[in-house]
Amino acid sequence: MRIGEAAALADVETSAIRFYEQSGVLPAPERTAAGYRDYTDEQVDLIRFVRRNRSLEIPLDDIRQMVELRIRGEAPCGVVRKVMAPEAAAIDSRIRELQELRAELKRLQTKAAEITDVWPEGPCVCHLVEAESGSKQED
Amino acid sequence: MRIGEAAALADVETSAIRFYEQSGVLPAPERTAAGYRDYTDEQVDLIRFVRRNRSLEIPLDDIRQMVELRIRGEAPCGVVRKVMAPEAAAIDSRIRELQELRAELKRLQTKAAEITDVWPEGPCVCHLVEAESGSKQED
DNA sequence: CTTGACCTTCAAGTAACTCGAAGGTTTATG
DNA sequence: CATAAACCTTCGAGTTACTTGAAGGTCAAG
Repeated sequence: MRIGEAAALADVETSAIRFYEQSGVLPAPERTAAGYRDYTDEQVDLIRFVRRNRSLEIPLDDIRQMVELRIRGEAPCGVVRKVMAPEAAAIDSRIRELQELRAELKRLQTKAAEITDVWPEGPCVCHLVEAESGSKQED
Repeated sequence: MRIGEAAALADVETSAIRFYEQSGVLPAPERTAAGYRDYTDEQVDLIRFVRRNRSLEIPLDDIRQMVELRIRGEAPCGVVRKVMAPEAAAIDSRIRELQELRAELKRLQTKAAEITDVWPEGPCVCHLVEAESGSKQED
């Protein structure tokens, strides 16, 4: 199949696929007589594999190593363990971070709603952010 | 105070402060005789304001507008509301995304632990990712 | 008076893509 | 068969939010 279909199946943009290939994360596929990239189902799986890892915010450099090993059929345990553990920790802390942000946002929204309630045209959300930003030295 | 202290207080890197100034998000501070940037406490608050907004993943372009209004003391309600509402939605969906990722990661880690349990030197985490990536057409 | 920590500017690099230009191919339709 | 729309190609540049490095100025301590 051509790149458009592959992209649709793997849920990435065609430009991203070309970028992955160009940066050595994905192997170059066969080409049709006309020079179009021609992907097999397996290769679509590989693209999906990359996309899935990316959605875990694993850097392309790490994914490249995993893809290489996966293609060679070698046991990637070592690399994957080395790569996976720190990534896991990183993602966990990232999530904790974002959860705090969500809590903060919730507070902001609540306050904003209250204020909008009291002064429909009145003093604004910006003061909330200022308050948040100014008052939390111990952040 | 000089940029180093300001950066420490606002919990950002000095290079980021210079970058914010250069890209028009922060106003240029006074300079000492020697040409060093000289920040007041208020300006540190402003830096903290920016950092705080950034930590909510609000783009600098939006922050710039809020900062401008904040400095002029104008009622930023319109802008802030326009900026805040979509940002809030974006952050919410980003968090939902990441929570899914966390769930996925948890599953991966659990499986990885199980496998490592059974074969301490054995087949690896990579197959998990492959399994995850290959089996979820309906993702 | 020199060492080291801090500051300056400017240019270039980074990640992970996206976008646009200029052009070739394939497919559907009249 | 013509031709227009939709798809593909490469290449280079742009994006965001910074960081890093080079080359050099300044200031406090020993």
